[in-house]
Parts: sequence; C-alpha cells; structure tokens
Amino acid sequence: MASELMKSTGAGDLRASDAGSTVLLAGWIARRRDHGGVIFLDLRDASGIVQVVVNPEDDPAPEDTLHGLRLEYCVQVDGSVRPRPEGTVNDDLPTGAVEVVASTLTVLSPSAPLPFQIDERIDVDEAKRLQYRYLDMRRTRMAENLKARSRTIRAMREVMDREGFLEVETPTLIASTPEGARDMLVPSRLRKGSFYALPQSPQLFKQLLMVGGVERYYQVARCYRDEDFRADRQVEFTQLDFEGSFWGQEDVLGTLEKIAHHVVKEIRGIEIALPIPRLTYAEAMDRYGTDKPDLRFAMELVTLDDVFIDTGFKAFAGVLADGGTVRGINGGPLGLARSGLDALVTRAQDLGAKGLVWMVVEDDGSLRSPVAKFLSDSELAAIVSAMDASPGDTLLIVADRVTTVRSVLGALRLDIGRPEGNADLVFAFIVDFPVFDVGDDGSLAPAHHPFTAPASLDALVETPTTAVSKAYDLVLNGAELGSGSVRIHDPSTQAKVFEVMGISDEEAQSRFGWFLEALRYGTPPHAGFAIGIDRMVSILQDEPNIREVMPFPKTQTGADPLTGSPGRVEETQLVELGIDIRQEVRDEWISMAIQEAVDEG
RNA sequence: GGGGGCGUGGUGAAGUCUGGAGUUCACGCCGGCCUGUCAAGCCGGAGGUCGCGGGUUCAAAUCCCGUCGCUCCCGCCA
Repeated sequence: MASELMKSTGAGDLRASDAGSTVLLAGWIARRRDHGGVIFLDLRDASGIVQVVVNPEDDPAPEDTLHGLRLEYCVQVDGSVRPRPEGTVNDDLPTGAVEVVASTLTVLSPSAPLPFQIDERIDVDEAKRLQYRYLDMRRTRMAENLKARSRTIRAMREVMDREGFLEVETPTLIASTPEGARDMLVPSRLRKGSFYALPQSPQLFKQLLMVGGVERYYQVARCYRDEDFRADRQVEFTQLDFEGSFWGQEDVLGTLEKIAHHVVKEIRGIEIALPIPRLTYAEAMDRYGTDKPDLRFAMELVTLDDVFIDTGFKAFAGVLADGGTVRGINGGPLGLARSGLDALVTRAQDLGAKGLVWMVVEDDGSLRSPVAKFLSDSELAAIVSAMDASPGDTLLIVADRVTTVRSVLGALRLDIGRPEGNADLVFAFIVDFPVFDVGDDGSLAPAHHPFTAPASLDALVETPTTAVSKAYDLVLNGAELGSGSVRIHDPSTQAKVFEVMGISDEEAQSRFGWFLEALRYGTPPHAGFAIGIDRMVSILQDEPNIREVMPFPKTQTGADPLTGSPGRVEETQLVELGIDIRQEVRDEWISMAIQEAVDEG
C-alpha cells in the first residue's frame, strides 16, 4: 500500500509564485491570533513559517476544535495559497506575500502546556532548555545552529572528497593508552576486570591506515576526554580527523586552507583571504602572550627591558635583576576613570601578577601614572616611543617572570581588545611548537603525543628545552580549532624520542608495542590534523559556548538533564561485568537517595 | 581540588545591598468578547514553601552558616 501523503510542501518555501496552488501542509502552531470570526495561525515546520487563515464558516474543522487550537499543536492543513490582501503583506516573513486558506484542518497531535515559550526573545534557563531539548530545538536559534553544523560537516566532506580522501571509520572501543587526558572506560563482560577505552582521538588507528596504504584518510570522529568541562569543552566532542601519506606540514596546512575557505564560504557566504597567516609558537608567545592569539586586533606585547635597564624604580629593577622582564601593551584610547584603571590592576592581580602599572598619555605627551614620579624623563620618553603611544592612549605594564607577564598581558589584551575594522573571522596557523613545555621550575613535560616528529633529532637530544617539533595548530579568533603534526614514521627515531621523553623501552612496548610493530613494515612519511567541529561551528554562529551547536550536550558536571545520564545500574549488571562497588560508594548512593527523597518531599 | 556569578507563580525579570504582609512588570495558562491579525486586541480569573536545610531576629526572598543545581574561570585538557 502506498504511504499516505501527509504534506506536499514546506511552509517556509511558499512564495508569491505559488499563489493559486493547492497545498497540504503539516507542522506546529507557532502563534495563533483568534479573532472569533477568523483565526490566523503561524504554521511552522522545518522550512520556516507561513500564515494560515482559518475561516470557521468554511468548516475546515468543528468550531470547538478551531477555537481550541493551542501553541505547538501539531496540525495538518489542506488549503490554497493566495496573495495576501492589500495592506496585509508581512515584510518580516520570507513567506509574507502569501497566506494559505485552510479548507481542512486536522490536529495530528495536541500539545500539553509548554514548560517554556518557544520564543526567541526570552533567554530561558539553560538547564530547562537541556531538559526539554526537543522543544528548544523548535526555536530558531537551535534549529539554525543544527543546520549550520550539518552544512559545515557537509562542506568539510566536499573538500575531502574532492581531494581524494577515503572516509574510514575507526573503532570507538579501544585499548586504553592514557596520553595526558583521562580515558573514558567501558567494562568488558566477556573479559571481566578488563576495560575498553573510548578514543581521545583516532590517532594511532589513522597512522595504522597510513601503514595500510590508505594514503588519504578522513573521518568525522566522535572523541572523548574525561576532563573538566568548559564553555568550549565537553567530554564528548566531534572532530574532522584527517591524515595523508607522503605528506609534510605544507600539505596539511594547504588542505586546512581549502577546508577553512570552503566552510566559511558555505556558512558565512564570504571568502577568507589565503594564505592563512603563520606565526611560530615563539612569535605568538612573544607578541600576544599566548599560543592561540586573537588576531582580529593588534595590541601586541612590547618588551621594555632595555628602557628600564638602569631604572631607579625599585619594583622594575628588582624584577630585572631576578631575570624577569618588563613588558606592556598599548590599550589605545580606553578613556577609563580611576576606578576603571584600578579594576584593571585588580584583574591583573587576579591573573597572577604582583601588580600592574598603568599610564595615560596626556595631550602634551606626558605620562600620567602613579609611578611616573619614580621614572626619569628619558625613561618616560622611551616608553612613549617604544609603545608607539599617542595622546589619550592607556598603557599597561607588567613586570614579573616572563611566563607570568605573558599570561597576564595576554589575558588583559583579550579583556580590552576589540576587533579592528571589519575583522570578523581571522584564522592563523601556529607552527614550530616546542617539544617540551618548560615549567617555571625548569621541569620538562611533553607538549604533544610522543608520535610527533621533532624538527631535528639532534636538536632534541642536545637542547631539549628549546627543541621544536613539526607540530602546528589552527587558530580562529583566539580559539584553538585543532592540532596536527608530522608523525614519526621510522622506528629508530621513535625509540629515540621515547628515550628523550623518559619512556622506557619496556613501557613503550607495553603501551604501544602493537603500534611500534606496525611502524617496522615500510611506513610512509605521513602527517595529519584534527579540527574541532563543535568549536568551529560555535564561532561561525557567534555562539558563546559549544553546547549551543550540539544537539544534546551535557552540563558542566557531566549530566544530561533530559535522560538523566549518567545513572546507576542494577546490581545484576555489575555482577555480570565483574565490577564490585566499594562500600563507601554504596553508602554515598544511599545518602544521595535519601537527599533526593527529602528534596522531593 | 579552588575562586566568582546565578537560583523569586509555567517563562523572563525587578525586589535582596539598607529585614517589616508574596509586592510589581511582561509573556504564557484558564474563561468570555471579537472577521484582517501577524509579539493581535479588550474584559475577567487562576497560579509561588522566594532551590533545600539550619541559624540570628518580635519579624527573613532579604542577614549568617551549610547544602544542592546551573554557569564562567584556575587547576586539568600530552
């Protein structure tokens, strides 16, 4: 039997040229204006909104049904499209030139009173939105974000297909190889006491694909990292992961430029300038105080060590004598009152600085500042010159260890900086990342996974603290969109890198033995990248956090208010998995159950 | 693990600093009127243990302590 036709066209697709045609619509009542003798319904479906005119005397449905229509009822309308009468055209609606006169109206499914209004103008509490996400996504904001997400992924696939990449799915139940972030673990029933891990990335599998001769791989990959949440971090997230054989850094960055260009064109309808500018890690840290600089504005950090080399100002002299540095940013014409300047000082202290020196350039070129009296005329003049300061500019100066100065000024820069001109989306590549992050105490911590190729093996061995690797990031508007690297493809280099990183042969064999074995069979040179899709879409959509572009995200404590996950499970399930919950955890469950019972009365 | 913000009828907000009757505004909901509205309009109505617990006080949405939830940030995220 043929399926029953439930709708013939999208409500939002109707235009003046459709006038005269008969249509079958189905959707939800977004708004109703019941005048008694005539009822106007704004019918919304996935395509948009159109006005339906219901005349009770046409008998499209029983009178009490028509006047009983409520918001978000799911209805079907059989009717004819006609131009709106003179003077009633609604220019705010794409369909505003026409309306549909209902000949038959059927309630497919009534709606209970709503927990919140499907209304763009109200910022409903997000916990409530997540609990009723299926209603939230009827709102334009979520509906548009889901569409943008889909179009972004489609645009990415278009580039990958065009470039000859093979889409390959890698497993999501894998061996745990803890590499920094905590793994999400899944117990095995067949092997009690053993656990799978959910992948933090398909890293080692995609490298196996290169060994396997795939040459060009990509995947829209769900990844998991069991760390704390942020506005741009969820435990579960999605990446465009890709890798190429006989590839080096230039091939990867070139592909990223194609992806960025195509995605922005599809989502924003604009063409970004290529090539994407590049900064080395060292340059980025030096000029912007961060490895993910927001390049929509300049406001670069200026080093003032030379200016204060013989200063009589004890605070600066002391810092310089201890091997610290004095640097500043020209905040431009901030026009702050004393209270605003004091707030910046407090902010700097919250960020870890011992203090913040502010200076305002007066009309005559002199500097107004609490510390001006401690500085010589030549020092003041040198500051103005070094910071390219003009009358009205506010200068912010921090003296401390270099790591502190960078992080504080980098953060202040983001606080006060505003996009210049029509800078909207500004991408950047950060290249030449160090192999190790050097702590203030001189300790070394690997900055990347141990499969990242060093720029020079000799340099890595001889001067590990300054050695760089063939690792690179893609940054957009101050957010890290993703990371990649050229990988190590030869076992002897891999062994050396493990050694430098302090990973013993035994440890390497036990954790990655299966992978190291694979490297022995003619592994091609290869390189790749992973783009955080959630972050990219959230920025393209001007959203403040990635939850807004995820259909069913979790809250900051890892819970889903809709389904109640994570939840406790039956004892029988635990027994089957060979999992024994400690008594102190059980006690906690009991006290939480009591608390919940109390909360519910 | 730590720091900040928020929690008030179904929704959003004001009230909290400076204690004095659950007060106010908008939307929604229920009933009535209404044939050109489009955030329809007009009339009437219902609806709240001010997240929860404890304390101070003659008196607590308001002050104090604790706790839960949401959120932003630090740590963490090779």
